[in-house]
Amino acid sequence: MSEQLSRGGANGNRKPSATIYDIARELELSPSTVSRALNKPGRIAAKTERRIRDAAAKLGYRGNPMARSLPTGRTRMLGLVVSDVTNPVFFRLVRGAEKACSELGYTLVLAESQESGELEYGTLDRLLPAVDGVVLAAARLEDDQIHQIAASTDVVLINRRVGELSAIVPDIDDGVAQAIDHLATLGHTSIAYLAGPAISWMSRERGERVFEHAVARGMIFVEIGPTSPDLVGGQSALRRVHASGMSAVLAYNDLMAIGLLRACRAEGIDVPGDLSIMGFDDIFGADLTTPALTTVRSPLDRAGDAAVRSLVATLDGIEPAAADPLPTEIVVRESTAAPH
Amino acid sequence: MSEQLSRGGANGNRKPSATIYDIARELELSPSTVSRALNKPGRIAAKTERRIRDAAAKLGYRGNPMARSLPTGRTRMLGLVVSDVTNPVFFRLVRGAEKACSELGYTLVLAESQESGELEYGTLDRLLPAVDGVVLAAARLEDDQIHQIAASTDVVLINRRVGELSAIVPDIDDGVAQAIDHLATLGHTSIAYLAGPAISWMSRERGERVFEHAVARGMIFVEIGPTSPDLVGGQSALRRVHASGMSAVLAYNDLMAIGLLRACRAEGIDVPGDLSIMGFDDIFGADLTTPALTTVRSPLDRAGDAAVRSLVATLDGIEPAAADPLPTEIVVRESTAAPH
DNA sequence: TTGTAAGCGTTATCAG
DNA sequence: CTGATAACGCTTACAA
Repeated sequence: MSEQLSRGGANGNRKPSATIYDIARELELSPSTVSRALNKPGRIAAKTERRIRDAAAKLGYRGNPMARSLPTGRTRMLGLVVSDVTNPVFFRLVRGAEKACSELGYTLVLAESQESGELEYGTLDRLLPAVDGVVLAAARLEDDQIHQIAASTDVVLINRRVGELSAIVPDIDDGVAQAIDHLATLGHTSIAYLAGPAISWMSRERGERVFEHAVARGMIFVEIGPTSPDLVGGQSALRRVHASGMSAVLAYNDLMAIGLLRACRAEGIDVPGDLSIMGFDDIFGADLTTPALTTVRSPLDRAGDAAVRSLVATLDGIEPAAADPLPTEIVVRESTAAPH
Repeated sequence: MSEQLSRGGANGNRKPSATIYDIARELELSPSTVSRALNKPGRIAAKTERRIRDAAAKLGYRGNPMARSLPTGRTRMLGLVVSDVTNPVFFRLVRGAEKACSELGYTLVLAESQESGELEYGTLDRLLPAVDGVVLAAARLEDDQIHQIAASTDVVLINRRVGELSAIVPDIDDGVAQAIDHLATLGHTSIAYLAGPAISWMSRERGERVFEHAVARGMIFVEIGPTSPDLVGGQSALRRVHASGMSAVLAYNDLMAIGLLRACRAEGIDVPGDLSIMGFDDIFGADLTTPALTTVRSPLDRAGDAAVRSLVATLDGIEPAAADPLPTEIVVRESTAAPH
């Protein structure tokens, strides 16, 4: 009997979990039969399969994902890369992706891409070799970096288009049309778009759509920014928004819109009396502000779900089904009103 | 030359990344030398090490985490299990854990434990064998289930104590003392605690602390609930809160407090005039409400960080350093005032 | 239907 | 300081 020496030197004395060898020995079968019985149901004598399954259950067999992934090259793990885990925009996205993964038998690994330089060493470097593919919701990565990632693993983008890479992009045109319509109907004739970071594809795209719809309506349009896509970005933009003389502003996202809202409050500017403010996304908290934020809702949860399903389909060698449109729509609350 | 057949049948024709064998061949060395050079720096001739590192860089060697984990039994992945990924309470927690993992060279896998039954098959079952340990912030799991998990992997709890398992629990006593003090100073003589789910250790703990401090102050105390720890839980509790006749209420968490706030607004109850409301945690959005929420801030980011560091220490066979106290404190905003 | 054996990329042990 | 060689747990031709 060889000494049972616990390798790894790590923690207490946990009994190593059962392997297919343990099952095989118990039943006097060969490991390969056990392996087959467990993951190719039906390709084996029904009775043998029963015995194997029973023994597996009895021994508490779990299966070692790492060992499995070595011969197959698949880990059944997917990465989700976001630029900032604390940004509420991503919550619904994460939820959608998580759920889809779970349903499809995959494990989701969440990573943050913060600064672009981090692509060299760090989280992403550790993540990439460990997953079968990644969903990228990282607005701050450069196109180059994305191509670089796509060179080593399968990729699905969210809220962004880069070359021919597959991407899930909600159809914002609808939502923007509704937004402009809403403002025009209220009587606004001028509008400002408060842009996010210059590198953000979605910020540019939203700006573009707003611009198109605004001029189609004969409205005055100006763009302000770029700014950081968060509360302080919105807050700091107030002076310029004010200086522009526009009666309504659409911010790149809700965080910025809320920041702007706060700044207005601090400065004694009445919203929506003096200024109508709208955001994008409808994040958690958008209905908690005073006034509650009117916004263009983005189906982030469905986007997360769709991205994962598309990725898994690709992994399985299936042409991903043409994604549904993922429409956006406005949610009218209290931060917009007729100008005076 | 054997046919280069792409295994896995998955995706396009990505070139398989370099292995230590490729490097060894290139340099006419043995794979073991390469392995040593790469992860035991110094234990090898400086010149050889140089050559190996250069070749590795040249070939774009990445290293295969799965292959590594097979002999070592360590995956350098940690799990973070939360009960609901969309609950804003967890954002700062996730951020703290993510950052610590990143710094320590680990990869964080996020999982949701939603219903307790899911422990049998599903996410957790897939997660556990793949990680070196887990951080559990899953208030809804039963003690039994946690013990079950702890039997197969290293565990650190957050905001909860179960047996002797290591746990990171902020010192709420301080925060609660401040909260009661604040209310007493304002002139409140009666207080309700709005409890979360009965299974939540933290909900009971907070209730207990509030109770103790309230009676110590000679205040009337009642407990209402249990309720679901979210907006609707708070909302639905209003009638009972109102019926209790208390002039102030402390909700188990901010989500519930905000729900209550909303319900008050809908019913025309003035906050803080008719009722003072406080929450716990200081989640994103707590300062966006009207009135802005007074709350007991919980250092969730530091808790996440501490949990990961403690876990990794245990994994490395080091006795985790006695954790700092992680004090809580109140953040006074607008939802509390003198009763009339 | 089942067994044999080779291999997946690393690390670790033991010689040289 | 470096090189064989044997694991690690599993999958998968190929044989029986």
